[in-house]
Amino acid sequence: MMTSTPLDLPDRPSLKTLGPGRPKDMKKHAAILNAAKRLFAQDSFADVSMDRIAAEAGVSKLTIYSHFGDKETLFAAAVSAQCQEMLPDNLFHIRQQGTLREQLKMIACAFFSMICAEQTVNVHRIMLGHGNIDMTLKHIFWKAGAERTHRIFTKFLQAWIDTGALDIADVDCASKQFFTLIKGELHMRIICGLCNDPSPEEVEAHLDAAVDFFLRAYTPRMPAVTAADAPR
Amino acid sequence: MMTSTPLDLPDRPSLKTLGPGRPKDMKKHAAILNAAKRLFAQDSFADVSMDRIAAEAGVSKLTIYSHFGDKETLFAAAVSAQCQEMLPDNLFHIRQQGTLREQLKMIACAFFSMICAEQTVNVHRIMLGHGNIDMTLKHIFWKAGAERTHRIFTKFLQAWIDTGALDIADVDCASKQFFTLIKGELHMRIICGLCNDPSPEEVEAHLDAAVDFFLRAYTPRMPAVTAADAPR
DNA sequence: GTCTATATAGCGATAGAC
DNA sequence: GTCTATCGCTATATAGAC
Repeated sequence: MMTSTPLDLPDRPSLKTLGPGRPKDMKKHAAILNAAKRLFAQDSFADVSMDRIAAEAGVSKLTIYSHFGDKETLFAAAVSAQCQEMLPDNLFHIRQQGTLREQLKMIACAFFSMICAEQTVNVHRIMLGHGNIDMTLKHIFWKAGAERTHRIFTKFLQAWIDTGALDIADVDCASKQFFTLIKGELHMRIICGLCNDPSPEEVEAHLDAAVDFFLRAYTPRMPAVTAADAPR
Repeated sequence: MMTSTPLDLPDRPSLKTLGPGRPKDMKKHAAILNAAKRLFAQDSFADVSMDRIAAEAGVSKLTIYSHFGDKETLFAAAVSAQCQEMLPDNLFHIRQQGTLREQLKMIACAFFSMICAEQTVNVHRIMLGHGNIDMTLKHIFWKAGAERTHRIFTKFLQAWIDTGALDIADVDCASKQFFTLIKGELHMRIICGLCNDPSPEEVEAHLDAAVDFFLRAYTPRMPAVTAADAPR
């Protein structure tokens, strides 16, 4: 089941209007996709019926089949769309001022609130849960999330290493460790559904501890630079 | 669905033989439970039919209903049994000799191979995926895994702190950070199914990096003790 | 292209013989 | 207590009218 879905991504409805016959209603296309995104995120693949999606989208079931072919294709399109929305491009376009610690804290906050957002948690559940998710989808998920974040953050770290404020031999490794720490046990509990709504104080303490930990490990033993050396 | 399953845990088949009538065949009971464990771990709740379990266990479907009542109860019993087997009690009964770094490395290795074992990964998938898993099961999972590990490790850390070899203010926090690091991005990729079989070299490098990181952060700036001060 | 109505199949759970 | 055979339900996917 669901192992050889030909995934046309990203979904390009506009191309279909070039085919013969009456053009399809793109509002209905979007309505179906949105309904599918909501429902598949909420429940699992098996627990969402095409009837529910049709009712949610306000169209008939056959319209869905006309637009998407079958259930697995619709699922792939919906999950893929969710992945694209998962990480806003400007996650790291924060104001680059303040000390290293302050900047790390800001990144930590932005990243943590992003991965705890309901739709992000749901995408995680889809990827982690079983059911034979198409490998293509998993790679889309990974590239959209972890890989992109990691790529940007390594540049950030390298800039600080160049100033001497950080003593890191393996930047890739340190980047992964940072985000691993930011997620931490708290994110695991949230993903598990064991902690639906952590208090702001708990989150604050968790993030501070992670940033502290990171800095303790990677700050030179004899600090040679001050915050004034920050890369602009 | 599956929210109010009365979970009788741990499963005590022996008690049922005390009831009136012919005693149930405990070999069949075990066969059913084993089949359910295997299949539910492999596929998701919805994708496993009672017919498959019956065929796998070599009994008829009604025998399953006779023993377990319904599908959800069987699922709960199977997952609960998996959780109990997840963490061997002697995970930390390692030879307490060697330097702090060597001991941490041994713990890291044991923990990592445990959480990467196939059945542990499958239990994670069950817990993290959606589908309305009974809260009772999630708590069993958490207590059997993270909580037990954490409790033991904090004692280990405290012993080293007392010798002065570690400079840790918040032991609970440090313990969580340690296991978070040991899991790391690699475990996430494994859980996701993006990395089914990491090379020993990759695992080795990952664990070494995690232990190094931990020690860099929590070793006193002016190391005042030697390995000879190790708690016995 | 979109709708209502339906074909086909598989599921969980049960009835009745032994 | 265990089996074979079956009920009742719901799902995906399709046929034919408009």
